Amino acid sequence: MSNQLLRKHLLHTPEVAAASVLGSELVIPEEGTRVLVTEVEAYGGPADSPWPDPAAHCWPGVTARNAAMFGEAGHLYVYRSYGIHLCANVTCGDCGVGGGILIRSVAVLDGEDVVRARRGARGADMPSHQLGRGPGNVGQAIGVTLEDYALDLFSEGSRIQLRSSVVKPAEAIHSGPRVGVRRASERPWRLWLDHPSVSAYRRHKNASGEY
DNA sequence: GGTAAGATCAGC
DNA sequence: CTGATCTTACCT
Repeated sequence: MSNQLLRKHLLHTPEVAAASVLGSELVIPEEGTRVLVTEVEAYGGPADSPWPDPAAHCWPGVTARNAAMFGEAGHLYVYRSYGIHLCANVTCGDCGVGGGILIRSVAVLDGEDVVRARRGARGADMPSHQLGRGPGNVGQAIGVTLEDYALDLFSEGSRIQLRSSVVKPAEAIHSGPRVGVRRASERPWRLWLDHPSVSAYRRHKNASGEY
């Protein structure tokens, strides 16, 4: 798959977009780091959007926090989770249409020493496949900050870039309910590859399948 | 202007 | 299972 096709897929449904981001690579040229996206979750937009999704940050409509998700597809939406972690999404959908793909897990391909150093003392004796396991850990692994908010992942000048990767057999894609979401908890919008870096499924304690 | 819940992780 | 820690949305 080419970068051009990847960008095109980001304008289709959140599921198609998520399937395309899965298996692509995040690259930080200035560091020489490169990671493979092994787990993602698709998130849609508000009630009046083409893909209504009560579990999405877009659901309430445009706010200062989620503005990037309503902008051009292929940009980085960064948000603080539980007051502690920074998580990264690839925006999808046409301008004005909310949507994003949450990067839940990555496998480090290049620059593992840089990633380990960033993960601090814990990173030193951590198995490689755990360096980017779970959305909060992905944020730490790639060293994302709020300064990176809304950056264009397809611009050669961006600190962080998204690139399509090698062949990805369709049968290697698994899917199931999203982790830790209460609303629309039955929707199978979590996609992952068969790889040890993928996080464990945890159901929300008050999960409800409504909507 | 106050508050409850949340797309989480690590340590008991 | 729980604490850490903070932003957002939705009340009053």
